[in-house]
Amino acid sequence: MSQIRILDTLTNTKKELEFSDKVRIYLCGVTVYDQSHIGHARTIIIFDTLRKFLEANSILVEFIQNFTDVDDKIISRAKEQGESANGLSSKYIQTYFEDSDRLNIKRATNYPKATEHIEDMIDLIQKLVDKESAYTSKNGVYFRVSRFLDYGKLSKKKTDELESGARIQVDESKESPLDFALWKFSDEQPCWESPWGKGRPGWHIECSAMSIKYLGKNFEIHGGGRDLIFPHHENEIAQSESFTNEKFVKIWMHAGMITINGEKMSKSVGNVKTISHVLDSWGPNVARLFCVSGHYSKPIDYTEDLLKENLIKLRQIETCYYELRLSEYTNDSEDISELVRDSRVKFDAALNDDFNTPLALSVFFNMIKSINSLAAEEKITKNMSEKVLPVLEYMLDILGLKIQTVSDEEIKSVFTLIKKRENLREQKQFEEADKIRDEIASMGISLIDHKNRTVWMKKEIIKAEK
RNA sequence: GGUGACGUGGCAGAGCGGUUAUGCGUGAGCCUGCAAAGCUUAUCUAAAGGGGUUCGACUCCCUUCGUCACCUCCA
Repeated sequence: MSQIRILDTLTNTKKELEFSDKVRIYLCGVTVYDQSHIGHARTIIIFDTLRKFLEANSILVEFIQNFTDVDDKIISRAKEQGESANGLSSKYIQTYFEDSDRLNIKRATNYPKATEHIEDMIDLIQKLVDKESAYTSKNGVYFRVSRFLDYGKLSKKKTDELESGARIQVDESKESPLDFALWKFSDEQPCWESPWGKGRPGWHIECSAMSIKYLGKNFEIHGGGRDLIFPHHENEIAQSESFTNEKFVKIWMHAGMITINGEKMSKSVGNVKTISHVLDSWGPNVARLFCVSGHYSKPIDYTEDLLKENLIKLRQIETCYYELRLSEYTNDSEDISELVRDSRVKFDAALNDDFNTPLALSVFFNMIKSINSLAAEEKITKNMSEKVLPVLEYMLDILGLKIQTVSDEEIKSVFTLIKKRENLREQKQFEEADKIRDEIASMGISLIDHKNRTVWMKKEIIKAEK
């Protein structure tokens, strides 16, 4: 496999993905105080697709995604609902997995939770205190930003500008408004004992602690949404590099936001489309196609029209797949080896070059078009399908698309029914024939009448389609 | 105000210093008993405005305008 290059936010250049035995990826997960939305889904889908691409090319991947299950939002939401913080976060972790499974996301190697790594965080904070990179105030333990000279290198911010433009209400107990909490004192549950007093961890420290624990001091890819660049990832760098005295990660990869009417989708704006909502109306395949239809680093606008467009594409894929699967002819009229080889090469090349999914998709759909065009002329042979299917399945697998499958039993009964219908059609008993077509349709199967032969396919049922 | 990204045909969206991106949409047609799906073909001959560099720029440089994100929690 040739070189993979990815745009690194830190250096703002495309960097070659270098690794020894495996590629280690840490993805900042969600704060579990509510249902996840399609914006979360896009980020996860991007990294899941990247992972599938690497694995399909025999590269080992260790994929870690955390859950932030201790946080002020969780606590206040739990209070509102008269529930424990733990109860609330467990509930949303569960719905997260339900969404993720429906989206055909491969489970991460590990999903560490903040609450299960308090000790690791305390150790890390202690080291930072020892090194004078952190200090205790009356409210908690804070990171001393002035001790980390590279602060701002990821988000391209200068500390003096940050300070002057600070919108944060000033906490007089902090040495500098830029200093951020590593540990917040609190007696309220959930809280933990620490050398400095009872409390709970700040948001940023968990990702440093858990990524270092699971992936080491210097791993290949750290990902997340663009909105995490500052302050979250900036702070992670400050903590981790102060702790290890080493460069933290090799590549920072950030996913663009999903917007609605050009405006960022977020809980605070209140224009959220939840994953389950999108899945209920459009299904996982359309959702995934939609999420990779633009370059990962750019925003995508969520519109019905775009979803619909991707539904049409899904139908083309389904047709292509079933035409290949049900091929019967044996005498090849054309050689498609070149097409198949070329498609595979270009598909990979697009993904190798900064994970250009829209370009890869155009290659993918070109191949589909060519096959469907042969299918329309009834030129698909068994031999062709043997050549195309592995490549098609390779691409489907990477894109995380799952075409509806049928059992052998279903295949048998469909064949019998189709035969019956063909006889009736020959005898021009169309009403009877249509009844059989309806019967087949009730099994979720559509027929495609070619000149000489009827092909069929099982289509995904999409609610939004009328 | 600061920082970053970006502005491509009706819409979505890539690449590239000189050759059709691609898809959707739209028009026409093919196939069909009908339908659905699919296919064929046509259509749009696009680059925010203004300068430059160049034999040649959508692609490089400058500039004006505009959009978005981040600068507080956020994927």
